[in-house]
Amino acid sequence: MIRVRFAPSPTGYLHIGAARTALFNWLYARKIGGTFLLRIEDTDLQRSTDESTRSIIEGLHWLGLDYDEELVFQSANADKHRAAALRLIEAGKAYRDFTPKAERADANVKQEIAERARAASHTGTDHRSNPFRDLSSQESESRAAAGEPFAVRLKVAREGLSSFVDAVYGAQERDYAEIEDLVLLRSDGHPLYNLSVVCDDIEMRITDVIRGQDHLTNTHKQILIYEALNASVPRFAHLPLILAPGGKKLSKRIHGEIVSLTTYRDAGFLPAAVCNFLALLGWSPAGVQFAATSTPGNEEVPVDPRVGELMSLREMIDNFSLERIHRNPAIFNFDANNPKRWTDDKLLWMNAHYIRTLPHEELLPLVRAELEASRLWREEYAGDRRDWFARAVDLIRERFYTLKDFSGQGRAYFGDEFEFDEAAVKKNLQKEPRLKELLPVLAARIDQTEPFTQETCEASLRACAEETGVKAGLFINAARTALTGQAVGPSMFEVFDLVGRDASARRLREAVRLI
RNA sequence: GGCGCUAUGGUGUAAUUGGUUAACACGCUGCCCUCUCAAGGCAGAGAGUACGGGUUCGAUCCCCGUUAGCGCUACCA
Repeated sequence: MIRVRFAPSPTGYLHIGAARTALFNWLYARKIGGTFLLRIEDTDLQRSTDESTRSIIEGLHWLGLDYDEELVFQSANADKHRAAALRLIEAGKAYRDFTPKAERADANVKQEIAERARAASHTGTDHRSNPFRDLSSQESESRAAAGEPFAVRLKVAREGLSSFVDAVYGAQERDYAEIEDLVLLRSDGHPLYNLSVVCDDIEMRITDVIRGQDHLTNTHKQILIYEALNASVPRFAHLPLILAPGGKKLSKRIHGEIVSLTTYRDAGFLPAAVCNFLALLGWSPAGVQFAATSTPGNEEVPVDPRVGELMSLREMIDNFSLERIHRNPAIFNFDANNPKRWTDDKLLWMNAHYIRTLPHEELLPLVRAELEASRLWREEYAGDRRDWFARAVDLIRERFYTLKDFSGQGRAYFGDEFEFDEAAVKKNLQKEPRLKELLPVLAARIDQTEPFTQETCEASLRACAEETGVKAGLFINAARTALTGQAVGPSMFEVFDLVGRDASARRLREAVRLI
């Protein structure tokens, strides 16, 4: 039985990279009928927040990634982790380190580490030079009993090689000389990350660890802990990281909201689109396109009924495999200075595609939620005007990118309170002063149109244009702005039909004041 | 500093595991459609696969080096 887990630390919001890790774990579990677990790694009590935990759970729920079994909080297992460390001391596989704790300035830890390493290589000190490593157990115990504070470190063998086969990155090796006697337990008794993950993964009977590539080199340390604990080592699969444009690190601190999953939810993205996009960052389904011909002159033959990039969660599950995850980091492309490109182009396109192609039963509830949030929803859209509502959504969704557009650009379809786009007013209304007189004429015409359909509206408008000696286009464009506030939109006669006779005529008359 | 990972158009990815005019999607340009804007259709531009060496009849693919980016290197996770 395959068991995988997603184990985020609850600091800040859910990062899109983390969301992708969750997705891959979930896809893998669902693909092979395994179990997908969620564990909150709140070992660092200073930085962990309940709010963050909530946003992680909400985020996964929003994406549709349901987890099996009980949610696990790592902090709840701290006692077990401590006990494991103590057991290792007794077994002689770990030792007490009485060296006083060195304070580190949080700001530039990385530099400090590098400098420390540089100094160590100059003086020739190696990773096994800790004076407490070979302290007799009697002395170690008596000092501990006397109340002297100590950290617990794993006793890494002096010679040897750690190795494992990563499902994505292949064979990995690391000389023990590169690995220090890592701290398992802090002197204040708190278990550290490497110990905690291993203990929890053992306890949760995790068989496959799928996580970000940033954990690749530390995996060797964790394997050492598994071995010391006499536990079987799980399979590992590391995922390439997601980087910012220019190949730089994509960080919460520098890039802000753009990396937060909630940003996309709040901006009107569909979970299906986000999942689809994320899945394609670092993975691609087999047979995504036509195979090259084997011999020149042969006809192009599709290998497979073409599997496109557009996939539902179901299709992603069916096509998923660890083998097709690749190793190079993906760049999440966006331009912070360009509002039209505030996030990745392809994600934007994909979201628009989903909006315009999703079946009604899936899209309509989402539009309803958006309208409710903007106070544009009316109960009759679910009752008497059900068909009208579906028709309206169908008509306008064609050119929308996010759900927000239904309450933004699409506002005029659901109520009389809407904004006029300045450029549209200028271009379609003010440019032709005669419209001041012409619009009421058209309005009168619309009032008398019976029955009120696309066809009759078109006939009325064209007749009106002919009689007044202007081009139909002038009326059409003016009407678009008068009725919707926009310069762009669906075919105008359908808009008349949808907005209805009374509102159409009224808006045409009211638009006169804008000229 | 040490160790590790990665490198295919602007971006995401293909390339039957050494034989293709290096393919697809997004984006970009133009045309068609047209009442506008999209969508859709059609046609293009854009990489000779980071660079330099090998191995081979033949390298995107195998090996070595260089460069760049990233990761790890903590009593952070």
